Amino acid sequence: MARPDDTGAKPTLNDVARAAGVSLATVDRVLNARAGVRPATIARVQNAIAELGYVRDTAAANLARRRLYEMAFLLPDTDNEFVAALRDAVAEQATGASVHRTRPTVVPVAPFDPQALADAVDALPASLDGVALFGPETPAVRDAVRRARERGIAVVALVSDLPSSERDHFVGIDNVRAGRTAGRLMGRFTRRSGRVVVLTGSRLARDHLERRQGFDQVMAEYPHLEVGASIEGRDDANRVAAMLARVLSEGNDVVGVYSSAAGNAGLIRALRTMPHDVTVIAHELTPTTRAALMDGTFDALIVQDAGHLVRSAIRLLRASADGAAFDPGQERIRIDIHLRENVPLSPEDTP
Amino acid sequence: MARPDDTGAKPTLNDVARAAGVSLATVDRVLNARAGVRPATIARVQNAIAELGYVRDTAAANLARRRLYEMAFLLPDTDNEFVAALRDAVAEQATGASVHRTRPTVVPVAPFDPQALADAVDALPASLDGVALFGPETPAVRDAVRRARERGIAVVALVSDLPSSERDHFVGIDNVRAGRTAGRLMGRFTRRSGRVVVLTGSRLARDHLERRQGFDQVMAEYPHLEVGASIEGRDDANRVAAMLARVLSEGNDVVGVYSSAAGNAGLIRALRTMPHDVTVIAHELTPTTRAALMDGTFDALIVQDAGHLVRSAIRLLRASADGAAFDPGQERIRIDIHLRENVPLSPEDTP
DNA sequence: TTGAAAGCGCTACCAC
DNA sequence: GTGGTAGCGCTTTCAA
Repeated sequence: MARPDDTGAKPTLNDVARAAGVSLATVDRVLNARAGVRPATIARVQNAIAELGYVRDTAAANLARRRLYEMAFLLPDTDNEFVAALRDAVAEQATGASVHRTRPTVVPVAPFDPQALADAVDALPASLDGVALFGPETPAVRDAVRRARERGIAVVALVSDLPSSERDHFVGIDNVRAGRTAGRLMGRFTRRSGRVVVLTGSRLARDHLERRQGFDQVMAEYPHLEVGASIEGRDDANRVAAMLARVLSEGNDVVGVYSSAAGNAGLIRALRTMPHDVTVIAHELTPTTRAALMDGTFDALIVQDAGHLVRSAIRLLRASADGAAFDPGQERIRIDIHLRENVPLSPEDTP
Repeated sequence: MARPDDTGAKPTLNDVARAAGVSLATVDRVLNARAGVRPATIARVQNAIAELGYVRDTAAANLARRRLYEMAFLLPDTDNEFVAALRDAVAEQATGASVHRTRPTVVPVAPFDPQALADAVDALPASLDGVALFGPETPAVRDAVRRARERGIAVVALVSDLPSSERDHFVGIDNVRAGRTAGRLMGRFTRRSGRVVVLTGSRLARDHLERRQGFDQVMAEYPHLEVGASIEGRDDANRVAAMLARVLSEGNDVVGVYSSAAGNAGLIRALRTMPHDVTVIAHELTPTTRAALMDGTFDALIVQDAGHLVRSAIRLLRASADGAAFDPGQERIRIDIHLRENVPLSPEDTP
């Protein structure tokens, strides 16, 4: 739909005011949906806006308003390295807050505790522009999300979706596809037949379940590989090491390990005691997984870039707060595959 | 280094003027390095700027200046699908030019013709803020780049670096590592021993040479695979199909094909006549390669995201024009590996 | 060589 | 309900 005035100078609020035969102040009122304007006037102004193809200059508006976008990242309070990478990415974006007029802060929330998450959401000040949530969805969380949005706070789900909540966006990967990707690499990388061990964090976490599901879909195409029940490591390195040692000692036929969660330090420890021909696929790029990839302990990493996640969340929260559009192509989080050959050289997490 | 006034309101030009005991206009003069200010005054102002930790509000400056960033993308005038994806990405960014105050345009340049590229650079109007170049580096190009920068035009090299030119940035991937990545996938995906065929575009293109070099480094680790001389397809599907048909007919021992350039349509045609157990690794995500990946003709794609390349080039050109900082983590172009399982679902190039 | 003042496009306050 | 008007932080005439 070509506007009649694509010809050059884009229309300003002044143009709209003139066209509608009202004052600047009135145009501003209808533009910002403020009360106290007669319906007839509203219509006149909206007509003019449509006619002229007016689009508001956010930079000028933010300048006049001295606007500062305040947003909170509710992240589980664990020592999980991936979460640490998210925290670092938030901190990095907070630097130069004045430049972007955006101040993101991290709010730690008790991990694996939906009620704590819901409470944290309710405790958010209404002055906040947006919030990014990383946690499991329960009815309590869903209701808290609804209340937050009613208070005018934009909400995005981070890493793990809240599908039945009315969040504005989901920022993260499709975990079924991530699991499928891991499965494909496992199927093509392994040469011998035998057992494949799957490590998960918690059977309750939606993202872990989805990864397992996708992994199994693809593994079904490789009859030479037999996948056992998930080992629930709870992201705890010691627990992972102990449970895995037991499984590995049960026989010499383990040819692959799919580590779909955290706790990789324990996995690495257990593998040191093994003959080295086990194909290992893990998730996320952290100092631990990166070192394991580089020294050949791990064969591939399935990664969602923490910096990208955080930047995308911020852009989407800002767009939601402004009621503005966004670039879907830019906000699509990719499922990255990292081999030793293509892992980023100096990532944020190894300074 | 913590500034004394991290405490809240960031200093404005007015604060600087007051601190230096001069007028706003004078501060503006030294800030923008305009002539006609006494050295002593300059020093006073710069002191005040440093003291206060002043950082200019680009948004306000652009508003006052009614600034529009104009930038050109000099792209080879071919029907290469990857270049088409770049063109599309530029067009997409041009939409909403008024919102970003940035208008990128594509300037087609005769392909494989360094002199044409150099001439195109020289023909750029000095009013331009920046230019992104995709092409081979020769002395003529290098000199043209220098002249452009002397005329105040920021320059980034796109996809293929211009290492000995004084370009402001390189936006693209490390092609040696990209080749290594392809090599690793080839080595781990193939099961039988035999020959591996390498398809290249031109032996002159720096990026293709580097890919081949990286590929060979890794292939040396796989003694069961024997790599022959590159087939120079010149990105021409018919030529590729013909040359490849000849090679494939020479024996039944071809187990892999590494297509390091364009012309994949020809490769696909040639493969249709073959028994299907050839591992194929190609570059870039286009409608052709995507279809081949999805139907199993190709096994993996090594990709640099066109949207990311273009957005990054624009951000860097804008930063160079403003003399502003940028986020290195955001501008690092990743070497993406796409399998059928993790290829983006609805990319820009298949609408 | 320096300063005063009028804007850029928009918001917000205060009158009428 | 509606309109004037003084800014937001910066740039840019035009005078002095």
